Parts: sequence; C-alpha cells; structure tokens
Amino acid sequence: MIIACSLRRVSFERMFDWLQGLNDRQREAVEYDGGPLLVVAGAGTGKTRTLTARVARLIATGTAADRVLLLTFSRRAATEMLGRARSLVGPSAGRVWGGTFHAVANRLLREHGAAVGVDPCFGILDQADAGELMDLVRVDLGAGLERRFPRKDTLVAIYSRTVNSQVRLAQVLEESFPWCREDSDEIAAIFRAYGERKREHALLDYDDLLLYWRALLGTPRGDVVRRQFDHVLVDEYQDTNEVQGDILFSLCGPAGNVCAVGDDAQAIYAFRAASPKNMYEFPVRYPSARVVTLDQNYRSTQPILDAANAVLAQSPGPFAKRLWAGHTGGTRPVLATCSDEAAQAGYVCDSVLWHRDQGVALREQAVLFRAGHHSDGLELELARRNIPFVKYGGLRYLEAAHVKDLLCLLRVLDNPRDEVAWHRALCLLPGVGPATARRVVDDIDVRSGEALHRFLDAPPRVPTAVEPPLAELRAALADAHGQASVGTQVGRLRTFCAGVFEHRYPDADARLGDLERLEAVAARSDDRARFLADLALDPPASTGDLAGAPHLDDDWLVLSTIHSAKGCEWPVVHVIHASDGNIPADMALSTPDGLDEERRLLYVALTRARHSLVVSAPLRYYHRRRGFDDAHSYGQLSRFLMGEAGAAFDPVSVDSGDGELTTDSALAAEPAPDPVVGALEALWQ
DNA sequence: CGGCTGTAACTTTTT
DNA sequence: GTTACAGCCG
Repeated sequence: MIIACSLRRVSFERMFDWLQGLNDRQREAVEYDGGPLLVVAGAGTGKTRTLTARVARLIATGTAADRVLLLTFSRRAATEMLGRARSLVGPSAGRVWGGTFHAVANRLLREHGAAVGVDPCFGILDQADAGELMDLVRVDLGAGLERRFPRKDTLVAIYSRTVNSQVRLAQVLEESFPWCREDSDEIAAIFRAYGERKREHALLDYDDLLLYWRALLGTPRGDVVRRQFDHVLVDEYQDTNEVQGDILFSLCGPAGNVCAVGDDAQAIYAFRAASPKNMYEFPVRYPSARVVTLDQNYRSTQPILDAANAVLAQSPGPFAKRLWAGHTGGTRPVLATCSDEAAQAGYVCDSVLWHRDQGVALREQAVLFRAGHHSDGLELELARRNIPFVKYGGLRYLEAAHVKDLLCLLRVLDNPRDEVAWHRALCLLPGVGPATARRVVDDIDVRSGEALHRFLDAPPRVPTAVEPPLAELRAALADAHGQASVGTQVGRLRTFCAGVFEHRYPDADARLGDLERLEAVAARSDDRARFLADLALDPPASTGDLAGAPHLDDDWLVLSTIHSAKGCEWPVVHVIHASDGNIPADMALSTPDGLDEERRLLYVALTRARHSLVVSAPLRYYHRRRGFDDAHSYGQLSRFLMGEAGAAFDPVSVDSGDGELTTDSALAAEPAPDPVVGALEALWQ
C-alpha cells in the first residue's frame, strides 16, 4: 500500500514537472492521447514549450524515447526542444529521433535506401550542385541554346516546385514561371535527363530525400520504418508541402499518434511549395482529429500584438485568431520613416545603442529584413561604429566558391561516383575547363564505383600542359584517401587548394583562412559521410558559426532574414526596409497569394518582439535592379503599414542630415522598457 | 580546346 | 557586385 502510494506520488510529481506553468489549452495538447492532434498555435503562444512538454510526457509515461520522432524546421529547433525535454525527464530524451524532414530522410535512406534502389553511399546535392548538374545535362542535350532560355537556378526552382507540389510541369510553368512557357518541352527533357543522371551517379538532391522517403514507405520495407515509431510530432506544419504531408500520413495512418503544430498565419514558404493546405485538411485526412487552439500570447506586450493583429486582419486565414497578451502595459511600437538608407542605418544604430544603455544587451536585440542584402548598408554602419554583429540567413559560407572547391574534393573521396564533384574538382586545375573535365570524367567512368581507383592508378590522358597539376591533384587525393580522420583529410586537401588558389583568386589568403576554419569544424567529426551530410542538410546558419565567431563572453547584435528568424524571439526587434517593393517584395506582387505571403512575413517579423518594436522604412533606397545612372529610387512605406495598422505605431521621421536630433528625441519619448525589473520579478515570487 | 577580356543582363526567402 | 557569354589569342 505504501509502495503503491509512493509510486503514485513519484509519477504525480513528474507529471507536475511537465505540466508546470501550462495553461489549460496547452495542458490539453500535452496530455491528449486519443490519436491525431492538430495544435493551432499563434505566434508566441508557447508552442515550443507545449511540444517539449508533450515529448517529455510521452517519455515519462513509458514511451521509449527512440520510438518518438520529432520533425522540426531546423536541427537547432530540435536540439533545443530535446535539451529542454531532457531537463524534464532525464538523458533518455536525447534518444528521440529529431531533425528536419530532410535530415531524417537522410538517416533512414542510409539504412533502408536499398529498398527503393538508393545506394546507401549516396551523395547529397545542394541547390548549387543541382544547378551544376542541370547545366551539365543541358549542354549534353544541346538544349537551351537560344538567348532566352531559363538559367540553371531557375531550372532548379521550377524542378523543385514541380516535384514538391506534385503539379504537372506545364501547369507550374503557366502559374509560376509564365515566361518559360515556350520552353516546356526542352525543360521536360532536361528534367528527365537530370533524374537519370542522378540515378547513375548515386546522387540525391533535397527533393529526392523526401521523394525516396515517401517511396520507401510504400514498399514492404516501409513497414519496418512505420513500426519504428509510436509517436510522430511535427512543428511548423503550415510550412510543409504535399510530399511531407504524404510522408506524415503514410507514417502514422488515419488514426495514428500524430501531433502537428502550426500557425497558418505564419506560412512563409510557399516559394518552395509549402502550403497551409496540409493544416486545413488535417481534420479531413485524420477524421478523428482533435483540434486545440492556443491564442494566449506570452511573448509580446499588447501594443506590439495590436500592431501585428492589425497587419494580419487585412487578410485573415481560415484559422483566424486574435492574439492577446496575458498582461497589460508596454510601449507602443515605433514606425520610423527615414529619408534614405543612410538615415535608417544611423537611426537603427542609435536605437540599438540606446537600448543597450537601458540595459538590453546586444544579444537581446535583433534586426530583421526581407532579403539578405537589405542589411548591407547597416552592416557598414555597424562596422564603422564598432558594434559587433552576427548575421543569420543570406549568404552562407558553404556557398562561397572556395569552400565548395574543397568540399568537392572531399566528396570525390566519399562518393567516387559523384559526377558534379569530379567535374568541379577537375576544373580547379589550371588548363582544365569544362571540355577536358568532361573527357576525364568519361575516361575514368564516373558511373562506376571504381572511378577513384582508376583515377589514382592510371593518369587519364590530358594535354601535356595539364599533366603537372593533374599529378598534384592525384597526389592530394591519394594522400587524403590514406588519412584516417576527416580533419587530416581536409587538411591535406587544403594544402592542395593553397597551390591552386594562388593563381585563381586574387584574395587567396582570406579564402584559405576560411578553409582553416572548415578544417577545424571537420576535425570535430569522426565520420566523413556524416560530416558532408551535416554540411548539406544543416549548414552553419550564421556568418559567425563557421567564421570569426565572436568569443562566448562577447556581446553581439543579431542580424537575420525574417525567414531565418522564424521561431526566435528578442526583447528588442528592429525591422528594416519596410517599404513597398521590399515588404512586400515586388517580385511577389504578381499573384494575390504572393501578396498574402508577404503580409504574413511582416507579421512573423513583428511578432518576434517581446518588449520593444521599431520598424523603419527608407523613402529613398538603392534599387539593385536599375543599372542606369542613378540606381536609387523612391519608394513609399509598405502598404501593410498604412491605415489601421499604421495607427498602431508611433510615427517618427528621420532625415540623414539632422537624423541624430530627431532620433534622440524620438527615442527619448519612448518610456524605457526595463528588463532588469522584469528579470528581478522572478526573484520576488 | 581553354583562358582571358569586355559586355550585357540579372539579383527573395531555404531544406 | 555578380554571372553568362561572345570574341580573340595561345
């Protein structure tokens, strides 16, 4: 009796752990055990916390951790949630399967790929690689020789959109790429050849990872995968596409233990064929589904929510909800109209420093923008004023030419059938261009697994002038091949690159410095295939992750695209370039859906802020699309911030000339949000 | 055939 | 600032 009682007590206390601090709705989402569950969770309503608690609850009540699958948008999100779950239920939480759809697909296909004809040693093509391969087959086919043929990046975009939305090519072209309509036949031919080429060379692109996972689930072997998991949880469900929706359904069945969390108001990935349709149709696909809505916001002050709600109200979705804060107070957001970009940059720097003086560290502040290059002007000003920052999104280190150069060499060792890697590696040699590279690739028969040995054992026939550099490449690959660790392999290849870069890049030294950092990252990995897959599927998200990361005890400002800021929050948020043409981006204006997505994007940006929100728009800005005498153009404030939404902000105007005065007075007018008082509050409870 | 130079046209967001 | 290509030279 006593024993039973104490057992009961233990489990009750544990229960209390993961229920602590949850509201009724969140608690319902955590405890529901009747099959399919859709959680409609507005911005800042404790979605992550709920999902974490649910994982913890599953494990605490007896589900084996490795039988739980947690699909998130980034690996960072998965790691964070599992870390928090671990603190609730202990180390076993670390055995939960977590990551992006792509990362999990990679893992499953390495193990079960054979069932769908995938070589377990497959290489992964990132977007740029896919473009290269697309170009290779285009040239082989002799297609697209006319002047107006879509570029390789466009081809990849069309391809990806077609397979992910599962819509016929002709229709995709008609709807999303009308200027390529005429080329439909040639494009189709290129896509066919592209698919065949990938198969021949054991290569999968991002889309293939999903497609083969879905295909795998349709084979007898799929049952093994299905039986592997008792519970599947999906975060950011509004940003999944048709294929991902199918995978989930195939994994769980119509009455399985599936828990999807999402917010249709934050759907911002239509450009890669994601659609909140999966969310809207959840109750159809899973007829017994329970739907729980979370709309109490714990993140932002009411004035910030008022602004965000007003923007969203211009076009509400089917799961319309109005966020409300649990408490009152807070200052109204500021809308700064700046005369030009320089004024904006100056104003944002002033504001950031002002907030820091008020006690908000730089890391508690973020600057958000629509496109990677929108922060260019600001970055200069930050550097001028010695304000440290780290930028997320936008250009990635892996996309830098020299990093790809080295990785291609490593890829050749890992998957000797990787034609794209061979081609790029060979083109590194002075005197070798596409034609010679192509001949060598044919010579060593890159379609067979013996290509590397053939290349090392017998030098391919090349023009005499190319023989010495070719010998160097062979020596480098042979040496690296013999190295035991990934770090030393990269080290050897880096030495080779040093020789090549001298007469290839004018800034060879800086580029070699990057490779040193890459080597340091590689040294932390003990498995080459995993190292390469990690880099392709979960690349370092910020400029700081791989390069020049400030010291841990340093303080830095966060700069991020709005897309990369998803799921994050900061006490102080600046949103820059909120002018028409930027948000909404004029590229998106061709369709009404595009416009709605831009609106949601702004909504996501605004709802990242906890205490302070400053939105700014330059009225005169550098317009990259104009190459004439003056690349500047005059814009106006984003249409989303006109009318009622605009009324939720305090207006300020900033001139470049006397910007500081205006800025100071405007900021002085804003009562200080005091984070110290807030932080101490916890002590008084 | 490949590398170099000049010219012209294009630049969203991410796995 | 970038990329893609035509034209020219080795």
